[in-house]
Amino acid sequence: MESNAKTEGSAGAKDRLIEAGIDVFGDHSYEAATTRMIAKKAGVNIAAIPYYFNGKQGLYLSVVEHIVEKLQAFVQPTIEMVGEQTARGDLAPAEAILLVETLLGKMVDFMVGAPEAARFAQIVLREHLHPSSAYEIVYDRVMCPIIDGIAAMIAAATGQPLSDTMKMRALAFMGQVMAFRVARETMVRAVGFAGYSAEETQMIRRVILEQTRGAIESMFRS
Amino acid sequence: MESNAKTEGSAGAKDRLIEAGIDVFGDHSYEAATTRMIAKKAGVNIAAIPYYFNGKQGLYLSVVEHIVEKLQAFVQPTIEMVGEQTARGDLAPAEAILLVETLLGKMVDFMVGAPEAARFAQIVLREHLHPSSAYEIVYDRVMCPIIDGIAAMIAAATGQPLSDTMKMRALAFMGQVMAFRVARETMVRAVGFAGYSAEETQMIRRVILEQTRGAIESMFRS
DNA sequence: GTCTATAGTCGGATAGAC
DNA sequence: GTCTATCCGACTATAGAC
Repeated sequence: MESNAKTEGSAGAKDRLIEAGIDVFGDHSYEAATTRMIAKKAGVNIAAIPYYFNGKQGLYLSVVEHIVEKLQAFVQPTIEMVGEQTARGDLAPAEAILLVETLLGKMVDFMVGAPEAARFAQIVLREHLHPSSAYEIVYDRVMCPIIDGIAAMIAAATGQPLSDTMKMRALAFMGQVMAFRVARETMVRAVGFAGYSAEETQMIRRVILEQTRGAIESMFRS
Repeated sequence: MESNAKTEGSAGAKDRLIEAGIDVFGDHSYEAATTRMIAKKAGVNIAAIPYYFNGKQGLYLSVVEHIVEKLQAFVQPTIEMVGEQTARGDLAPAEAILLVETLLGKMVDFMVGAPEAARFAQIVLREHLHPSSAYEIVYDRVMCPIIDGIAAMIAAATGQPLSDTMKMRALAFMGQVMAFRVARETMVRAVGFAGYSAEETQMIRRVILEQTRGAIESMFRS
């Protein structure tokens, strides 16, 4: 909107600050991150932060919003597909299980496989452990839709009603994915992973989907 | 050892600093926590931190060691039982599944149910996301024994060899527990939990153990 | 719009009295 | 062992030149 691209190397001071913010707020906490670090990494003057974002906190909020938009864009199509299938009501268990696997598979691809994963995950996970005012955005636009989507699919797959228990099951399934993000260093040491290459991501994906399928299937066998 | 209990209110400045350190390093990050906050919460002079612990970092290391000792004391008996059963080699699948459930159940009790859980978990989880020199202690004395223990039990339960895949499965199972710690705020919003009462902990425990059992059983059905 | 300079606060650590 | 006083560096934010 208010772009100018005045000199040459400038690709937008605002955007550069947000990109740098993702890294610095991720590597340190909100409190420990300094505007100096961010400005330096962005190649921008410190005074640009109060100027564009009304200070450190404004920048942080913009960073979280930016991340949430990316995450939402990534899962939105699948969530919508799930919503449509659920609305129709004639969802066979086998299809429902496949949809759960699609959704969890996407989560694995993103949280473990995507190169941006580490950068985004640090901030999102911290926002879970220490909710700030930005947590609202994360919950409403990412966590809630995913949990509800998975819970609805589990309900459809097992023929049981959509209850709080289903949401708990959904969170537990998501926890399997989260573990590999949180405990990356543990995986590196325990099984000698180099840091989640394409093959390693594929192995993780297979393990998680197998276990999830087993868990769901056992629910309607009993 | 060098105790004196000089005046009256003093229950050991060192211990008070470690207790306060658990809270303050947990609520903020290592970087964002300040020695002033910790000293104030401990009711001790700031100068006591360099005096007893050689500065902020020394105190942090002592805090992590303290936490690891508590965690280790909590899981050690079960880990040893698992080790003995595995060594004997004549472990029936059903028994192995029960041992996995015992171990995971203990993790739920501690990470979700125990009052100290939140305090400890913040620091341990952060040490996973941002390994510092203290991570070594956490891995060697807590993570590695638990993962190896669960992996050995899954192997015994399914009759498959103990491989890296088994360790990945173990981590995924642990992730289910972790999810409820990390995403506590999400659970509060999504299913209206108040904050993990005894009944809520029990529900979580049931969901996780059911799903884990289902996942393991599906492994030797195929 | 982008910079320098600086104000005002707070960080960890130390010196030295008691 | 415990305190006060203090050093020195780093923090965010602002004022004002360009």
